[in-house]
Amino acid sequence: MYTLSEENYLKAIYRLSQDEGVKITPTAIAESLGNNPASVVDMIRKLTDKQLIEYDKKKGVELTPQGQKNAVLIVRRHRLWEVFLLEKLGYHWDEIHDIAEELEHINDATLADRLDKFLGFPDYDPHGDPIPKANGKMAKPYSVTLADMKTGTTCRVAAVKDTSSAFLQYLLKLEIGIGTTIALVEKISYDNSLVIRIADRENTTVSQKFGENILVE
Amino acid sequence: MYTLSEENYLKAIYRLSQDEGVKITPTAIAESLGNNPASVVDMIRKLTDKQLIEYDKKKGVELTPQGQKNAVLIVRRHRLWEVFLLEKLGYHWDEIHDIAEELEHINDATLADRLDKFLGFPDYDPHGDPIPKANGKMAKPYSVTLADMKTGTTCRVAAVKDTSSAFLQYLLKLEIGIGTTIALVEKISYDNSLVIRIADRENTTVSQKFGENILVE
DNA sequence: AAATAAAATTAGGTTTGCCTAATTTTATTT
DNA sequence: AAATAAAATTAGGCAAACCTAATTTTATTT
Repeated sequence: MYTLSEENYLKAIYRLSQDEGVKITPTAIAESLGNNPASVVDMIRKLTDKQLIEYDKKKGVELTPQGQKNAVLIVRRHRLWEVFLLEKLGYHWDEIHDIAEELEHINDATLADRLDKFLGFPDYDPHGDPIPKANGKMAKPYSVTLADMKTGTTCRVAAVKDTSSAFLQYLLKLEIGIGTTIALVEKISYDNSLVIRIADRENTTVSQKFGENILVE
Repeated sequence: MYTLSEENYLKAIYRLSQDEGVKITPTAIAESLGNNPASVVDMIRKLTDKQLIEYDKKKGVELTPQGQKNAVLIVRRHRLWEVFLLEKLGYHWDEIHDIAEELEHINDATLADRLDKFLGFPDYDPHGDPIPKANGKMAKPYSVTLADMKTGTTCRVAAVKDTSSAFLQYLLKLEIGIGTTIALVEKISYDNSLVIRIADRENTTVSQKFGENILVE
């Protein structure tokens, strides 16, 4: 259907479009993919010709319904494969992203739906991201971070924003996973570090950056 | 590790090397991949530089131990994914080849071994081809075809040589699968057509080509 | 052995998807 | 508003993997 590159651009644009109200510029896409802005301009032309995106200097890049549909399908496949790798093949959550990044491009009319069924129609992937359904609909992604919480409140880890191994391995070390209970004990006003209590164990201090990458409910 | 193209060339050369004693020429590789011989010459140079093959005008193309190892790994992945698609996702055997053709290129240090374990270490894929083990060893492929059989003898279908949907769908219609018993009733000497009895049902006549694509034991 | 046919190779070209460097456009400061 | 900085774009190039057409080498016939 589409080339690997085209699919990766669609996915990147889709991801950027999740931050509502933010204009998607060639530079932003270039950064997201680790490419040169000049290359992005090339691809914008190509995707525009194929009617997958629209580009307006004022509005930036937007997915057309066609482009949106394709991007969501790729995200669906990515997240389903992540569930498969973790639940069926026994990978840890810091190992699955890169493999799913390749699996997501395998295109077959019924593969995603069969995999979905085989996995029992999961609603969330191992990082807590909602999995788009066959009809394209999906649960609203979590948006409140640990850093947004009020001191003295308790929450449940719902998802992680950063899926890098570095971050996920750190979480593994702190024994934090999806579902873990965290109480926000104190915010250090000097640098916004967070003193937290993980699952009723002793207090731990983490950085603001850390807190901003944990989504809670 | 290697590009998609390089892997496909290795696989094609490996497949051709299964016919022992046959020289592997650029033309043969070109036919096998549906490419132009000129392109094959380009790639022979590239794979030779990478020490994956050796090319000698007299001997033709041969895989180096390195090349052999990689080719076998790709075949292993292909056949394991075929088992997965059939047994876990419920595909029919005429639908799995093309998808496995894509899945086989996904490269991860432990993926094939984990999949192997998840599937219960199968020895054969759904077409009856032996699956290379993690150490590279595998059962000897079946080699006797239905067309090789003596009139009046009975055999068990062990594998299919041709994995095209056209052939597999024909087999489905005839209700022939791996394990089906077939008796060779008569060989028509005019055109080598075969009169066979499938699983003790009424007699059927099939072509020589058909008989040569069914491996038996 | 010559003639012919087939296979292999070279030369030169195309497309995709990227790049750098230069230029133009747009946004931000002063 | 002018100056400066940043972003977008154009121009021109490169590597991979293919192609066609022409040429050379090898094999097969006569």
